[in-house]
Amino acid sequence: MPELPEVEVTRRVLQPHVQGQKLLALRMGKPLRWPLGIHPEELSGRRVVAVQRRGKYIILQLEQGILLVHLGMSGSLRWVAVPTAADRPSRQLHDHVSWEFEDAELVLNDPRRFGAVVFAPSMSEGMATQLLQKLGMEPFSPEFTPESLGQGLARHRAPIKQVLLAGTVVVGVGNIYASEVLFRSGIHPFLPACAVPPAAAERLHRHTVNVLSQAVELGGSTLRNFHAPGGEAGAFQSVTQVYGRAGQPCRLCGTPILRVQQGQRSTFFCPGCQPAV
DNA sequence: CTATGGACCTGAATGC
DNA sequence: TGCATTCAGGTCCATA
Repeated sequence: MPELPEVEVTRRVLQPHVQGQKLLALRMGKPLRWPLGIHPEELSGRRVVAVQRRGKYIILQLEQGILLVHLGMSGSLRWVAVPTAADRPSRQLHDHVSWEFEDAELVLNDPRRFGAVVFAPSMSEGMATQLLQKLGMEPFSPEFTPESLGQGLARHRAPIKQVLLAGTVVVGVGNIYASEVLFRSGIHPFLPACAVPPAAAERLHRHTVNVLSQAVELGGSTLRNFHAPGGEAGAFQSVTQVYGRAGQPCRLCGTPILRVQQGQRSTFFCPGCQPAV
């Protein structure tokens, strides 16, 4: 599920609640992606000083150390106020991690358990380094330009769709937004990344930023599991041009939208608006 | 180095 | 109704 917009929406909603709060307890249930040697008792008492994001990771910056939280395919974070100790928040199926604060609780719910929580002494130590340093450019950062995108694409012969998904050039574009961005850029998903001409790379850059921004403003996409920490669903899924629209007419040219497989993932595109090279 | 397929896990939807 | 198959927002890892 969560691609960059969903993670960013989660971060924005969470930040004012969590920042400055003292962590009283961290509870971990069923193992997630990695059975990490987090020692919850060592973290209690530390305050959260910031809530950041890198790619699809939410970063809870503690007074000492950081926690990386990844939502995997089906994860979401829930912020639950706890009025009194007696009135405990209701547990739900697939709640696997919880952070208890003074008057509220943060809960990670993740049915498929592809998500992860990782502790590291800092951004550049331990497992966090390994996970973060291989990530591509942040799409909302100044380093992401038509030129730097073009240079990144030049290193890959794989189809542009798969290169976008891989996150080694630019992060945050997942399966929904990759199809949407390519449609808006008029680029065929099978075109080798290194064969994207400069003019197309410029459109790709512009629409990557535009689509992701619009999705953040709409609260992300809710296909099934995703909700912001307060329970709000996203609305981007109702404005997709191609994703999930196989067989339906293109909103621009009327050609039926195609669905194909690329690297075990579905890709949606309009053969009329995204002609083969 | 890049590219590719399998693995991880659960639930919902579809088909016979 | 029951059971098997397919699909779903990600990304790590082993293998070419």
